[in-house]
Amino acid sequence: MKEFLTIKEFAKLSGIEQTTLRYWDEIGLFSPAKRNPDNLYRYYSPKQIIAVNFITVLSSLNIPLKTIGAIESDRSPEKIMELIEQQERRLDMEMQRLRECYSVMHTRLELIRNGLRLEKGVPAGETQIMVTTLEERNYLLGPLTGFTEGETFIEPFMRFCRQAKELRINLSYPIGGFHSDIKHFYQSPGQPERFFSLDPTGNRQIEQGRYLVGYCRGNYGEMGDLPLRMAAYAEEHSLTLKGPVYALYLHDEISLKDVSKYLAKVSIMIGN
Amino acid sequence: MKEFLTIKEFAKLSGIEQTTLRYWDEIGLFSPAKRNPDNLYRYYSPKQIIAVNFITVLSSLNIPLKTIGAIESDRSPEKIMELIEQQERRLDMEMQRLRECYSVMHTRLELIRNGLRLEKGVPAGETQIMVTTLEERNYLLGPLTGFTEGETFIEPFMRFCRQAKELRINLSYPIGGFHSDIKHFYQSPGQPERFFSLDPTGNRQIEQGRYLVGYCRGNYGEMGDLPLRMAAYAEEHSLTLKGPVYALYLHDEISLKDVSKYLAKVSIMIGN
DNA sequence: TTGCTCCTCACGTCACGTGAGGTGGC
DNA sequence: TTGCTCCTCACGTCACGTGAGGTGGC
Repeated sequence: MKEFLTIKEFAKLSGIEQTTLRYWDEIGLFSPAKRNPDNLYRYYSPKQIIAVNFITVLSSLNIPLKTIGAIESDRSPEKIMELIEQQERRLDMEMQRLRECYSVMHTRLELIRNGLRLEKGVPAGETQIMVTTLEERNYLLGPLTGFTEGETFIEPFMRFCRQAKELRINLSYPIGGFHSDIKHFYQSPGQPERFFSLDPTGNRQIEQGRYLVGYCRGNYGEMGDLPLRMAAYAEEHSLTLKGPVYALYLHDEISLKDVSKYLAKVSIMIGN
Repeated sequence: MKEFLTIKEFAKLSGIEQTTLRYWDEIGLFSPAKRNPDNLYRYYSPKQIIAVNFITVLSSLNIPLKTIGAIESDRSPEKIMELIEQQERRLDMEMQRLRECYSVMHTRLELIRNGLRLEKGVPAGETQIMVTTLEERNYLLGPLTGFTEGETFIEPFMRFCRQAKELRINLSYPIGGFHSDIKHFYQSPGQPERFFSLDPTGNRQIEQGRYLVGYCRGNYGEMGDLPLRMAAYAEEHSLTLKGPVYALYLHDEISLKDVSKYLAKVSIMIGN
């Protein structure tokens, strides 16, 4: 075993890239045991593998090199413990964030897939109506939209977005329109009383059960004759409808550029 | 509601920082609806909140802006589905990595705390011996170290580090020395037959049970008179020792700068 | 002499944040 | 006139990776 190794040799033994070793040297985190003053060649001692280990272990825990460098010269079990515990708390938050990403992805994927399954049944401008069973599903209900005469959906939606931050509503989940009963939906289908977020950690539930479900294409709030046709369908099949109306967009600006092709799904529970 | 908003107004309504809006404009991801050709002021339309939503939702899933920009002009449910599914796989890997970080942190913290509890009992150069119960614990066993005459621990350790990558051993876990029986430990306490990693997903186990445990301070492989004193203790208390010997460092280069103060813990099971 | 190793800049990455210095609108 | 808003550079962040261009050792 040689007393000194070139950067190439030390890189191979330690598994650290030459560029990384040079960078660590540059920022003063870890320098070679010796340097040739003439050509500035770096020479490392095999023992330095221990110092490298200190850096790589902490760095693998996502601790910034600056912090590692700061604690290096006077480490102690107590300080390292505190550092790791602090890092653990950061990690907890990061994990929480990733789990929420995951949840958003699943919710979005489910709606998009649902929409693709119906795709051919709902050409642009057309509607489709059916009776189906919906599973239980959580959501978060927002405040009253306060739609006023002549407002397009944009203004109430922006109000909702601003309030969402204070209410801790994650806007990455699909946002739907909520009508407290079917009369309100029939009267102003494009102007829900509230918005809701399809957040699976929400405190409210869409009950499991049989629902009258209508699909239609169009921009937000453009339901066309869907309410009329749903009413007709219900009458024809002698369906009693109860509870709130949920209007969700399976395909929205996330999956489509053309606003006129957004795919809405309106659900109302069927009474006994 | 105005037809056009200044950047300040739009930033407030959308919740996106002005600097971010300028950056998105600069990289061609999202530009204002209109610009004043004289002073280059940016003017946004309230409707653009929908385009912003497309970006923030995907960006919140850690999808790079470049990718978002590339898919923007011809989104489709199928493409977005594929993008999200791909992102989901990346997320899975990231979560796996974070879970491993977590596991490394816990293992490290446990050893450091164990060491701190004994601190005062083991001054530099001294040893301490006791009988205690150890919990079951998993580990990964490495290949034979192949210590040769006159080698310090450094060379075999470096061989182990290099092999670790191929063997998929995570070197961030604490690494210990393994002797297949007590005779080997008595003969060459500083030269274990193998190294092991205290990886909780490892396929081997330190059995739960009563152990003779010795602590001492010093650099890797410097056990001093610990083997002799452990042998004497065992004889004095009529203890039968069996199975492999595990030498772990509770305080090592991670928590101490001074190599002569590393704190070793040697454990051997007590037979019936 | 030739090929290999080593060196030092300098620039790129990613999504902005932070001034500096200057202009336009009420 | 004054304060506010908007603009465009330019530089910093973090931990390197990637050349370019030049030198030293066998």
